[in-house]
Order: sequence, then structure tokens, then C-alpha cells
Amino acid sequence: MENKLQLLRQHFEEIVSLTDEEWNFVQSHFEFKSLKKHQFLIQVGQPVDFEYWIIKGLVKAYSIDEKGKEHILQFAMENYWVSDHCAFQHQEPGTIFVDCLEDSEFFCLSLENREKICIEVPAVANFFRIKSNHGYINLQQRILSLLTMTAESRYEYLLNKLPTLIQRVPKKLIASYLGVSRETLSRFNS
Amino acid sequence: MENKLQLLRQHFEEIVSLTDEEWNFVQSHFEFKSLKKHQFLIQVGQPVDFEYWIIKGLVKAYSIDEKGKEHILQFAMENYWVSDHCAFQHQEPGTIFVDCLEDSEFFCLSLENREKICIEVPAVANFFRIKSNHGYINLQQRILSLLTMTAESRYEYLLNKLPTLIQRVPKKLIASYLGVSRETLSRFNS
DNA sequence: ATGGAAAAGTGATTTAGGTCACTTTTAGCT
DNA sequence: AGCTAAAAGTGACCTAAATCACTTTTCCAT
Repeated sequence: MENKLQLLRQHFEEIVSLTDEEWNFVQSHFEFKSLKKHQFLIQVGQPVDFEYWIIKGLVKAYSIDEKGKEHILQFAMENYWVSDHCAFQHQEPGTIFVDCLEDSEFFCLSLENREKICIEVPAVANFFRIKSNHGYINLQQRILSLLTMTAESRYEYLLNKLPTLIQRVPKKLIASYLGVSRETLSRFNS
Repeated sequence: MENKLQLLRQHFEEIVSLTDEEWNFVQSHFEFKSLKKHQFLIQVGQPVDFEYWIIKGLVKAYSIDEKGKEHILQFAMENYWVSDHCAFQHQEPGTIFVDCLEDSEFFCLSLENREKICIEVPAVANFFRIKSNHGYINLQQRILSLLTMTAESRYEYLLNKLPTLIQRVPKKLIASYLGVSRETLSRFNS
């Protein structure tokens, strides 16, 4: 566990500096969790008690429309944060599903604990502020890609940006992430 | 100017509390700016020195694709923050345009000043963290709407969510925001 | 009030991508 | 190794929405 916490500390220290004392305080507010492939981290209608930092593994965050079709909001793997941020922030029942595509391990942070460490350790508030900002920028890029690019170039773009992801994830899920049908995706780069 | 700064203070205090002393420190880090309709706040290739809080007015943030087509990332009006967040954060040349759809007024915050007030006044860091989080949640909603909804229901959704915006903005810009052609939009609700 | 430009509407045609139905390939089990 | 189920590929057809070309309406600025 020590070395896993060490990874999390490194993740924080990529952006802000923490004293040993601060870090001890911060780390004590995380819980460890481990899930097998296919298990759920978050489910629609269930409380969303945590936001999760992924130690190892891979998850997908998605919603299901009226027709039962799955739409992938995000893939998240090592070093990523994942949650139903909306439900978490407002402490409401989940609006999306998050489940494991691989056996995965997480550090879990409750809203209460997040606010506590943000107020106690200003560097942590700055960490989350900057992280959140990065996330915002990424989503803006994705919106732009949905508005401006064809399905095929979005696929090429993703191949370039996250080549490892394509290895780890079935193509039909990539299709769902890109907003394109499985069949259409299969006809690309052929 | 006093009452305009007062509006900004109220905006902060919707989320965090500030003492008079803190507020005096914070407000001194903003600059005022006023622009007429059609003037640019941010341009592609130009430095992005500020992020802007809109006192009054309306702007659009957009990018232009290879074919010269405009894609609207965001409309922003009173009480909204707007910038090329990506370029601003990394202090790189702008990647989008932001221009005024109406005569507008702004309070401008430089990156240096933002970091300064965030470090000096932890409540401000928390304010931006929470704001950024809200922004993230909004973008996630928009991505979901682009993935799951038809152009027509996206339009209906927007009509519901921001009825005032439709009044203030030509339909062709709404079309560009929704990722639909002007002609197709015009054939809806008819 | 009036002329010109921007915005909005509309018909005809095209096209990217969806859907359905089926086959082939690959990946996990026991 | 062998069986099953999930994933991927493919052909035929369909549809939402793009594009193009043109008309009508609305909005300003003089």
C-alpha cells in the first residue's frame, strides 16, 4: 500500500508541492478499493460517495439512452480521476454507470474529505483547480472534434492521441466513444 | 466602477466567503475592459493574456475550420467566465476567436494575478476549483447531448435551458453551436 | 422612409453514416 | 484442446442531415 500511496503523492507533486506533514494529512483521507473486471464503480440511481483516482486498471463511464444504447463519456486508466462528477458534487444519485474493463484498483475520496483537505492544505485546492481546468480543456477539445471532424478523422485522431487505449478496449466501445456505429467504424482504415 | 466590482464580489460570494480585506486584495488584481459589438476579445495566434468575467454583454467563442466554417464552442454573457482556457493556461497563442455579439464589459484577470490571488486567498482557489468543476460538468452534459440526441432535440433542449439566449442570438449561430446546418435548424419546429 | 445587407426560409439533390441481417474471427473459459 | 460467446467484418438498404441555389423577411443605417 505504501508504494501505491507513493504513486498518488507523485501525481499530486506533478502539479503542486507538499510537505511530508501535509502529505500525511492528505493521504489519510483516501480509502483503497479494488474491483474485478465487469464490476461497477458507480451505478445510475445509486449514491456517488467518492471520486476515484485509478492506481491501476481501466474503466468506462457511460450512459444508456432510452433505446438501451450505451454512450461512452470517458475511458479512464492509471493516473486518471473518474466519478459521476455532477452527482458527486451535488450529492445526488448517480446519472451514469462506471464499470471496470479490467481488474482495477482505486483510491477513493469523499466530498467531505475533499473539501476538508482543500481547506486545510491550500496546495491541494490548487491541485484540484488546475486538474479540473485541464479536464475542462480536454472536454472542450472533444466538443470541437464532435462539431468539426468526421467520424473517420475523429478515429484517426484518437488512434494518434491514445494508441495504447485502442489495444486495451474493444472497437465497439471506441465506436461508442466516438459517437459512431460499430459497423461504420469497422469500415474505416480498410 | 464600484458597483460593477460589487457584482463581481457577489459572484465570488455565491460560492465562497471573503472578508473585506481579502476582497480588496482580490479586486485590485482585475482590470476593466469595454468592447463594442464585433470587436475581438481573443484571436487565433494572438497572446491570451487574460481570462474574462463578463459584467454585461454577450460574446461567442468559436473556431474556424479549414473550409472557413465557424463552430461555436460557447456563448457567454453576464456572470460568465470566458477565455481560450487552453492557451491562457499554457500561455500560448490563441487557438480560438472570441468576439462580441453585443457591446460588452469585462473584468480581466491575468494568469499571474490569478495564481497570486489563489495562493494568497485560499477561498479564491476554492472558488475557481468549484467553478471549473461546474464548467466541466456542463461540458460533459453537452458531449452527452451531442452523442445521444438528434439535432432537433438538442435544439428543443437549448430552447428550454437558455430561452433568453435564443432572443439575443441569430439562429445561424445557434445552429453552429448545436452542430447543425442553418438550413436544417430552420426546418425544425415548423 | 428607403436601400442594402444580413438573416431566415425553402425546394432539390447528395451523402455520411445508421440499421439490419448475416458471416467470420478472436478471446475466454473449463 | 475445444467450445462458447463476444467482437469484428461485410453487404444491402435506409435516413437524417448537409449542401447548393434561390427567395423572402428582417434589420439597420443613412
